[in-house]
Amino acid sequence: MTNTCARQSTNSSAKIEVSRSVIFKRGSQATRIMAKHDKAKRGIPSKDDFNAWYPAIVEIADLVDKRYPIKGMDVWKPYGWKAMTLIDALTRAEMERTEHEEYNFPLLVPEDLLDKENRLVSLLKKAREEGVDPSELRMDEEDSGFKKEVYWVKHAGENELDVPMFLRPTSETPMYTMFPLWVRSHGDLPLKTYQIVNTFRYETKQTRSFIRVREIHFFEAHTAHEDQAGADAQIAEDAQIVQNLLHDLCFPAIVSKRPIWDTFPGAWYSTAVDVVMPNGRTLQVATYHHYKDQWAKAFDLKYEDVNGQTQFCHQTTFGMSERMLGAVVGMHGDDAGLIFPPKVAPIQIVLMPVAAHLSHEVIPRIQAMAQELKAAGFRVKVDDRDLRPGAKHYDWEIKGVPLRLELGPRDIESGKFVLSLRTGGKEFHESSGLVDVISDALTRTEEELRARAAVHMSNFVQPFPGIEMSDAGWTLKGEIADGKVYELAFDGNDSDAEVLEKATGLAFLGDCIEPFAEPRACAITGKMTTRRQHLARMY
RNA sequence: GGGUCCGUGGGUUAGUCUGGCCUAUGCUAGAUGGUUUGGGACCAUUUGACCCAGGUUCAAAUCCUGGCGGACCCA
Repeated sequence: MTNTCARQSTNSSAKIEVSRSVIFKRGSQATRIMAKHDKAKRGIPSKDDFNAWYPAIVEIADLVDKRYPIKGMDVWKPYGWKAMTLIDALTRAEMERTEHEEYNFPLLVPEDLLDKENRLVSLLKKAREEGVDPSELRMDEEDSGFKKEVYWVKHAGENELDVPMFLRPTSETPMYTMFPLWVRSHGDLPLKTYQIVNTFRYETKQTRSFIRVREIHFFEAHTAHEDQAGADAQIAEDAQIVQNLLHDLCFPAIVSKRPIWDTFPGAWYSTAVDVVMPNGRTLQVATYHHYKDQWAKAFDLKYEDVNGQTQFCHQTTFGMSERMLGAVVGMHGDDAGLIFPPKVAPIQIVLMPVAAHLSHEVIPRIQAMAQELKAAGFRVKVDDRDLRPGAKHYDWEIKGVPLRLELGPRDIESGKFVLSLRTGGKEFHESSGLVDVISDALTRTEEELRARAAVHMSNFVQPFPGIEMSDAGWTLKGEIADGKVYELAFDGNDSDAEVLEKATGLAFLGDCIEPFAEPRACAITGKMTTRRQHLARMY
């Protein structure tokens, strides 16, 4: 054993194991609750203890193997990778629909290409410091960019490289080095590119599968347009793409324009999509940035317009990652394991022959049903392992397969089959209507997941209790509960925001794209505003 | 950056404080054979571990030093 994952994932869960067995011996009330499904859970902690449940479930469900001896670099197992590629397929379909083209850029970036980017960032920072009221600036602003968290390649074999190279943490630099070579006239625009590649960031904080990793499975779209209006339209298109994906993944999200201090370096503004995880922390699963012509100026990305004038392009980027899968896991899973939304379920229906030794018809019949479903386009697996049916049920529950179909001698006689839904319920259906029944059951699963996610979301987002100024300074009017997201009207400046963040220990997500219908009083200034904002603990 | 704690078969766990009775425990998973199959069956046989390198000692999983890896807390 190589001491990593096992340890990583178990240190916390080990404690739980211990406490559980203690409870067990005492025969307390907890025993009765836990004993019932004790074996079923195969050591899965309750989802109420999300920080233990999540790392356990991603391994037990066979999405990843965390034992690779580098922190933050998990091995994707086939089941997890399949789920990821299905999410990617949804993304690719959206890219096709919106006429983006897929590229594949090199992993290594020579250090000197970074100069342009650094100059841009420091320029923007300076401009901001000069153009903004100093009271609105934060004192603790750190150096932006990824400088501190890139992996370097400094040797080739025995020799030190003249120009060191780094592993892309994102691909602005390599891509925008090439874009000026490709864009010469307005006829070359808009340039709509994307790639799905691995990127690297040397995370020093605690890593978590899919949520914070060092090798990131990254989707990034980069576009260049003739003018700001073109880029504006692209941002709107990105927003719609995200909504389409969220619909397929069956959960809602909070979409916010990030505060200035949380804007991507070099961006005019950044919009982020945050999902509320079961512990109340928000997980940023997508961002899109409007660069205006700021990056174009840094990289000299110009074109000749219809009048023969040279113009700078306006650019946007749009990024997502395996965090989307992390959100699927966190959002839909329960105490019995994962629940995959049908659109990205690696297996949508498991077919289980029952008591096949009693009837020679069972296996051929179930194979025929599998063929029928496959032909109809479903992702299907026949589980003919020599296990008792119960064991199979529990197995596929943990893995989150939406539907389980059983067929035994009794069913063959009656012309029916048994269908178990992962979201709950066991049904009998006529074999004749197989494809329609399955299709309908998958749709019902999606609807159920969306309904659950909506409830989940409304439970987590609470009104902000308010804050008031007194001799003792700012004090909150109510308790800030752990694991909640607070919604408030806020129209203050940067230092006002800092007051709120310090008082609550939470962070601003930014301006929600759905403002309040009626103006409300800003939590700090009292000014009437429709600006809806959220305070949350972020991942 | 500062501090605390941890590392035993594939997973989990006992043993570490107080060195010897450890030829290292239980569960789970794996293999083979038998038996069984409508929500976790059973029986038999069996594979498999003290993170690495030094040191102390008659004797090290256990104590010490260093390394590597991991967890947590504070800035």
